[in-house]
Amino acid sequence: MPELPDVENYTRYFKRHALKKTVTGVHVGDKRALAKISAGELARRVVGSQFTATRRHGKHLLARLSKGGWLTMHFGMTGYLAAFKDGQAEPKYDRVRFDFRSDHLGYIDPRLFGRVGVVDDADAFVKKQRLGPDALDPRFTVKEFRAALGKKGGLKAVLMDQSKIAGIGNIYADEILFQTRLHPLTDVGRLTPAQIKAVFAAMRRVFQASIKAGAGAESFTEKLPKSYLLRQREKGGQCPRGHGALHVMTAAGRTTYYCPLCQPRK
DNA sequence: CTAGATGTTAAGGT
DNA sequence: CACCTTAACATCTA
Repeated sequence: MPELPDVENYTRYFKRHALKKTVTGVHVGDKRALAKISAGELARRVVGSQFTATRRHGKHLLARLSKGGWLTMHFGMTGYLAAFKDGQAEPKYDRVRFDFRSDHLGYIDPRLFGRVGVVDDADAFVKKQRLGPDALDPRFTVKEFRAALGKKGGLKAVLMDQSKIAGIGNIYADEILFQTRLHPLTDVGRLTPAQIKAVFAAMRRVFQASIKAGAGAESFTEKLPKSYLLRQREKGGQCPRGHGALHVMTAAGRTTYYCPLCQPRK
């Protein structure tokens, strides 16, 4: 479930299990999980290093290497991290395993849409990936948000455009739209300043609440407030405001759940 | 057996 | 040029 809140929790998990530990080995289970780097080069840059700091930008996790540079991770659709000790079974689909003195951290990704790499400079990496401001960056203002949205396009597609704002994916876009009562295909050019402000506030509120609820963990949505659409985001799901069945449509090429009564198309 | 799934990106169309 | 849609990637599950 790797959108911003999930990756934020993975980052915290990474800190708990890998920060300040020396990497004694790296094992690549599947080369396809590597981003423009060979297994040998990855090992050369990571083995013998300690992870000295972490950083997250949108859906990307970065970890600073004491030997220089940053390890980068993107989790695609099905990636996550799993720590395990010597003697414990290695998780299935462990594509890149980092070994420490007596335990390991696995980068797990069944579908192989995610990537692990190493870059020299974190800021340059963000630029090269053409990522917009991180949705939860405290320095990111409503004014900048309005500018980032631009003048044209369907609201859901724009929210999910990582070059405009980094971190929002299909799932959380639906929640933000539901909470602001906006139809997914609303033209961003038609939003009022008040609506833009509301979307910005909802984005931050939804992300903070989801991180707190344990985003990334198994069925964490049950821990979200009952007013959240995410708890009902499945076939037969009901509008939390009592308007009956949610509708399903395709927007921005992705399956979209919404309540036609709360979110009418104007 | 088939369809669809939290992401990204290339390719083709309007 | 701006925007939209579709396909593709790899694998699992409903």
